[in-house]
Amino acid sequence: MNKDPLQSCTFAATERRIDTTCRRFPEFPRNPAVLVRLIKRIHQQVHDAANAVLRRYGLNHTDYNILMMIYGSDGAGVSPGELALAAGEKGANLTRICNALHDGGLIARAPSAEDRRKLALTLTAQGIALVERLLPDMCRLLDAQTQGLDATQMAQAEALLKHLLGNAEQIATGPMAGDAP
Amino acid sequence: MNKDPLQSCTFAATERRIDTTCRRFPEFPRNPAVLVRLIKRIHQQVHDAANAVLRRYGLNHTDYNILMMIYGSDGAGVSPGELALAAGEKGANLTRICNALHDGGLIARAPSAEDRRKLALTLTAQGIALVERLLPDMCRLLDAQTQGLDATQMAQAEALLKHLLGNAEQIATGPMAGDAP
DNA sequence: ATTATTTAGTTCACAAATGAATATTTTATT
DNA sequence: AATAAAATATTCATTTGTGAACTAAATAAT
Repeated sequence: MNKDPLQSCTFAATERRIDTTCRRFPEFPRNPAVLVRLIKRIHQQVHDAANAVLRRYGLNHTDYNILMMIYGSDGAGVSPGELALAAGEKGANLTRICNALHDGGLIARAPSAEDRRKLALTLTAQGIALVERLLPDMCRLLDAQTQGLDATQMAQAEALLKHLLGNAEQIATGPMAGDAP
Repeated sequence: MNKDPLQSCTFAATERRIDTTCRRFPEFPRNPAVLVRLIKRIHQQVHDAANAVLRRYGLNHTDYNILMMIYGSDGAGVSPGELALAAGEKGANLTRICNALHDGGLIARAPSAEDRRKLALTLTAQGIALVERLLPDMCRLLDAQTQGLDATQMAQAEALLKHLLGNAEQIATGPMAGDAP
């Protein structure tokens, strides 16, 4: 019956550990560390919850993300590369997932007309039907996950997270990205 | 030379797909979906960047998280269960990771005195040395990942993310958590 | 006390994800 | 036009992560 999710979460212990770390190693940046750990924890919980829901439909969260990316692309189909980028998966993993979705009759692969290196992935009728059958459940889940945030907070969160993503992508292509002898 | 990380990110395509989805399936909640996908993308990028840095030290991001949890716990040691919760990993995975860290001479395991079911994990001298050797690099990374956010924004982000985590944890223990016949 | 229930950790079989190497096609360079 | 470079997707070996079944210890219930 805890009505205040702000206080009920299990993050306090982690926060204490970060504070202790700051005392042992003063340069350790508390706030960035807190944000990164929050992101990780939320991601894990969201992933688990989605898996629990989607299992009923024979899918997992990754499958769902891929299907939804295709569902959200008008007509012409999406290439594995675009999907990998959009879904935050590596190419090799995408091949595996798409193999499974294809074997399950949910997606179709066609070689792309303009660029024969690319594939155009589309949903089959069966794929569309499955997506629209599970979407009500997933909508409920998404709403529950963001319950208690008003429009302003939602917009704030979106802006802040986009900033973080921008930073992260800059790092990935920037000077910190490996390669010191 | 893109000075505005807000606009340089590759998220626009995903956002367009979400909008398309909303047109095809009007109940689909745009803002929650955006937030969840942002979280996933950020997590993935953060994870990759950390892995790139930590590889030089023979570790990966998960190992690092575990070591840091122990590093941040005053003295008495942490149990695998606490770590699993704090690090967002499942128990089975923790056993494997701790085996590796133990084999590498970085952590020590001792049966807990009060409760003989529990283990108390501590860092060895070697583990502490490694942590303090890699921390400067990781501090730089954390700062880069949150660059451009002032204290207010950082606090806002923290509050909003804690809210989301609270929601997610409530779902995990709540009515949506599986088990319909 | 004795028996159940819960909690902590591990094991094991399997699923999911990754890095590195490869084949093929496109684009740039000469 | 011929060749070099970059991009797309796949394969394969390995690492990383998970659910379910299991053991042992603590706690609750009878």
